[in-house]
Amino acid sequence: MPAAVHRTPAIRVLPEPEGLPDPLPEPAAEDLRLETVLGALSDTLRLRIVRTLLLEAERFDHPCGWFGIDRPKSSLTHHFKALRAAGIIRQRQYGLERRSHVRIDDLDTRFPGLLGLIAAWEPEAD
Amino acid sequence: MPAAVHRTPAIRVLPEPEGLPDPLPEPAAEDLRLETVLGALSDTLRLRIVRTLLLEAERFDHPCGWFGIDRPKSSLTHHFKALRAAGIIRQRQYGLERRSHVRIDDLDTRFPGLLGLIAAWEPEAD
DNA sequence: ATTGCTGTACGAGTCTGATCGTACTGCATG
DNA sequence: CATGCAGTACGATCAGACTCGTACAGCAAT
Repeated sequence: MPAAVHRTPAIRVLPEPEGLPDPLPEPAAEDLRLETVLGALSDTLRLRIVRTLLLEAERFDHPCGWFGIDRPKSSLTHHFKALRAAGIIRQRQYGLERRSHVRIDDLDTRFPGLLGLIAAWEPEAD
Repeated sequence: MPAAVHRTPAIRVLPEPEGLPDPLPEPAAEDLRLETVLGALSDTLRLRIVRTLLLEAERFDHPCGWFGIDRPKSSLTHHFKALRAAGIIRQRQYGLERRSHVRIDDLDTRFPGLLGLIAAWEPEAD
């Protein structure tokens, strides 16, 4: 079998519509650090969030409550903030809710292959 | 510019010569967990070790002292153990010294694209 | 304005991991 | 066998992160 070619799977970058609320503060694409990104992804909960965003986000952003995660709200805030600080997700405020999506283009440019790893990840069987 | 194709760079897997000492205890290839591997790589010192092994290991294994790392020995033991426990490196005892190399084939099979990220990583400028 | 909802801020408790000194093991060589 | 060297084991210390309760801010709709 020839060596596999690694491409990010069928994830396409939607052009960002105009007139969106400004994103919350986030690191610039050129400031993303591999060690920081990997650290943020070394948690199964966060890995699950990002993978879900990648695989089921055929539309656009999703609010925090959209993921069926059985944790207190303050814990979710903590993890979404960690993902945003690492530069993995972008968050925007839409009235009440704060919606998130993966910074696909930035990550694919700086760390080609990374998103494919996340998309292919399978959570521990329980 | 077309989307880049992500392949592990010019790293070839040398067939393991016969008659080597047994590897130290390590997780089996099918037990490797992405979150554990990413966690082990979220440290710049360990990232540097793995990258150095990948890029300059045209020969075979390297002893711990071969990396020019200015840290006490007990710290190095700690990090090499973490890398081995995560399944990233394999270690063998050769008389006095314990030599390490990256488990290239296992990692490339389970997590295609990961080694390319490490090889392309640039340590923080200092 | 009052109620309800999404999510934040802050702080405490807890846990894991990084760092490193010291003492030790195990092998090799004279 | 005595010395020297590579690396380990153990333990102490410290910093950072995860978890979560509680109180709060901000928007929306009645």
